[in-house]
Amino acid sequence: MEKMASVSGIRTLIRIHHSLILQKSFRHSLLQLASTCITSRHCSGSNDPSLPSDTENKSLLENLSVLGVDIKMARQRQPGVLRKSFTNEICLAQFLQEKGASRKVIASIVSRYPRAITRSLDHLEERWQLWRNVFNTDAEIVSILDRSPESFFRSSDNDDLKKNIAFLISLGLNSKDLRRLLTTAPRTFSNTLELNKQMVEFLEDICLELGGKNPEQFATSIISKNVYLLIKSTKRVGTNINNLKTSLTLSDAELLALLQGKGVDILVLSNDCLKKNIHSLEKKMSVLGLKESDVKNLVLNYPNILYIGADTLNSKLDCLLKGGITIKQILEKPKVLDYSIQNITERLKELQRVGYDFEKNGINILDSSKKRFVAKIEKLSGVSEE
DNA sequence: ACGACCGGGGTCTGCCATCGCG
DNA sequence: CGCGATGGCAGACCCCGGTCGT
Repeated sequence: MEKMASVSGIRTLIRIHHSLILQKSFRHSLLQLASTCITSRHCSGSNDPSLPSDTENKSLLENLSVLGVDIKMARQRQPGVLRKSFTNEICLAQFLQEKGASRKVIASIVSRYPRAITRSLDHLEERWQLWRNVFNTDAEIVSILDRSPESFFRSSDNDDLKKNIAFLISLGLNSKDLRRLLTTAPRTFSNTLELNKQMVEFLEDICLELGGKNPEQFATSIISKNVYLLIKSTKRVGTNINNLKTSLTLSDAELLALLQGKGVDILVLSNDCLKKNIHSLEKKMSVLGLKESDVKNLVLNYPNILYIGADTLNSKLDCLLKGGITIKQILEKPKVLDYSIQNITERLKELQRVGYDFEKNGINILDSSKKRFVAKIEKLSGVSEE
């Protein structure tokens, strides 16, 4: 608190004493900042305004280099920022440092999203506070900025962010949902309110078209089930829904049930990818001698199968079939396809070692946690060895 | 005590294209 | 024209354990 007060005090001071002398003392304290890990109290505005606008700002470059910023990367990403006369890099660095970001993290953030240094302290503080309404600690926010600086800095519109959060809450998303949304898909919060609204309305319309009775609840529920929805385009989601419907000849009711259940996950796949996966699944099933209705039932029971890339799915199926499991068993318990090829391979080997009879015991053993699986194997090998 | 059933949890950015504005 | 803001895209699963019926 006191720190913040003193910072803005110094900003005022700087505005009053905007002189050449300050340039020098600022440079000095910036170097000090680097060596003593930020004790400086200066907010910038200290770069030479008389520079021609088509060349890079030398004093800015020096500041950035002292902060450990990868200038080459910054230049490649947002060259215009390096030509600006007035920037806020010291202010930003200090701000982030106070929030617990390390020097390395700060440098990485600015390197990857240079425009961050154009935000004012007031703006930063307000935006941070808005994010803090969703998170419990500064550390969580720092870790997201480190992961995805763009999500925090790309938009300069705090009012829109405020309205956006209010909008998400108004949908009935609880604080846990919001946290998951912001943690996993931080870009949701730098979307414009308008864009998020569009997606929500789009989902509600889909629900109504399919004969659903509660569009609001539908939208909220599938958004909370798949936090990536809001960072995808309505075009992508819509095309996927249409492709599912036509290629599997689903009725409205079937499609609605699919979307409300496990089917949400596949909506965010790229259009080509989903198309490819559907096609490849159909082909593989036909090679294995199955009917179209089998494919449809398989997808309805286990939509995630379409999330698995064509090559992976084919080798996974082959791996199971080679391991002595029938396609009929797989159709009955498709969840075994959830597990990695490596996992499946290892388990098949273990099961073969203890002489596990899939025909007698089924294949559910493959769909269990590692702990349970190991316990089971131990029991089985204990029995067979004694 | 056991296993089938079922739902939930982690995870996801960095780049490019376009538009409007000064 | 150059820049800031913003939309959109590619990539392409895996694993765990509570609970309930037997």
